Amino acid sequence: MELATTISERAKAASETGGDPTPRQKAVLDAALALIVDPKAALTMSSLARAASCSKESLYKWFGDRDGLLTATVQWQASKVRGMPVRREELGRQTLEASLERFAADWLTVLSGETSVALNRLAIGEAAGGGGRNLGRIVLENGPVAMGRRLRPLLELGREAGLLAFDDAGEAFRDFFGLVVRDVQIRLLLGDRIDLSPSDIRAGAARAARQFLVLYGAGHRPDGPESAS
Amino acid sequence: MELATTISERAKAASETGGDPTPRQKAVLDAALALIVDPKAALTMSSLARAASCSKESLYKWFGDRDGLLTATVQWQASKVRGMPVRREELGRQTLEASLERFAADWLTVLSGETSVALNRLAIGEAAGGGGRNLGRIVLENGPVAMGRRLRPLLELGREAGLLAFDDAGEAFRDFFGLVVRDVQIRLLLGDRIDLSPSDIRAGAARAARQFLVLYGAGHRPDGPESAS
DNA sequence: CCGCAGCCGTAACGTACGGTACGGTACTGA
DNA sequence: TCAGTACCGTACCGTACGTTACGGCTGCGG
Repeated sequence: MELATTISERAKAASETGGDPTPRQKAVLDAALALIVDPKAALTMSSLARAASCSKESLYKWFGDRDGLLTATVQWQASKVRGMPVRREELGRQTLEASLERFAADWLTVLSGETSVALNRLAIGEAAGGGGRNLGRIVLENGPVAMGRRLRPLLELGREAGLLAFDDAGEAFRDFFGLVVRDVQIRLLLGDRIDLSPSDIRAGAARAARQFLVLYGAGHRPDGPESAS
Repeated sequence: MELATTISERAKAASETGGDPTPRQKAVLDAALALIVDPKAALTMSSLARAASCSKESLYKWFGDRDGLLTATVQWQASKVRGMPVRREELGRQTLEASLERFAADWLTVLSGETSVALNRLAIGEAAGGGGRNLGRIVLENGPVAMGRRLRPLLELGREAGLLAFDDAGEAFRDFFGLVVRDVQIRLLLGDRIDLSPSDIRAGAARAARQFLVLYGAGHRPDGPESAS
């Protein structure tokens, strides 16, 4: 009973933070991100308190426990990445391909950033310890799922305009995911050194968009539909 | 000086294990795999000694230190997965697609196995701590890189037979990677529950093979080459 | 039979880290 | 002036874990 009460209180504290982080708390979360990204620094409560010039007592008051801190950090980072919706310009095949390409380029840029790599590593490490962790779910929600939600309107517009042909938008998005990300993310997570210059990102995004249109473009080849028998 | 000597001795011990693991050591490594896979058990030297009914002293004698143990475990698992080369049957478009599909299905099966997920999580967690870790490199070498090496002959054969058209086999393989894996691996690593029944694997493999042939098939659409621009 | 090498089981040590407690300080409102 | 609040800095506690050390058991060559 007493234990349950404690957990409940901690959850309340954590959710309270999720509601609106104080500027001071934002600074602390930025310091936490810096520690997570730094390869030769580990994110411990003591190191964070030292780096952010705050007391551990405040950390526990604000975030409940270490898990609440990590959750708040991931959500804080996610809140900084959001935005950049697809503009609803009139859609031709050129603008559709350009939109897909820009989307893929933005995605690859975020994905290959050291912050994204570090947070994904952290969430994966947490997911290793079986219990009911939510870090992985949060990263998942703000990673692939959010990307899917943002791409879907563009796909739907393309289909309404007769430029794309697909039954399930989710399946189409997952194919786009594969064409864009390929083995880049897993290699980065495993520590492979990849340069990925801006020109590489542009080239990869253009290739992915072109391939996606080959697979899903409706008017691309007017000599007849696939008719896979 | 003394420190360097110690590290050297440990490296020697670890490499000695890499050379030929004793049957007893193989059993220990299997126990280590079981512990890694078990979500509610952590792989500590004590728990492994208890699970494998051996002394910690023996663990340190055989594997040097914890890192050597993890390395030996990953290599042991990798040695169990190898094999299954592509058969060099006469290649038609049907057999090529069937080979690609079988390859993709095998790959998805291994990839979604709990052992693969657990080992990838372990290596990613180790890669988080910056230093010169080699676990990530080993997993990378026995994962995507090994798959690429095994798929490359099939792609080359397809090209020689006039069935495939590509310049860089590596690029073609990475596209195949994306089409096969899509977001499955990252979702599994982040703890998302995915059923992935055998029929799902078959369907996904068939889809990936078909899409790959759409992108890279040479004789698939005889009404003219791509001639981009 | 003796010594010894290999191994098991367990105790012990040092350290790192999550979490808590306490004193000290600055600010606010009565 | 004084209580209250929020916070910093630090010392402290309990535990987990990597690593080492030691006692006891078995099998084998001399």
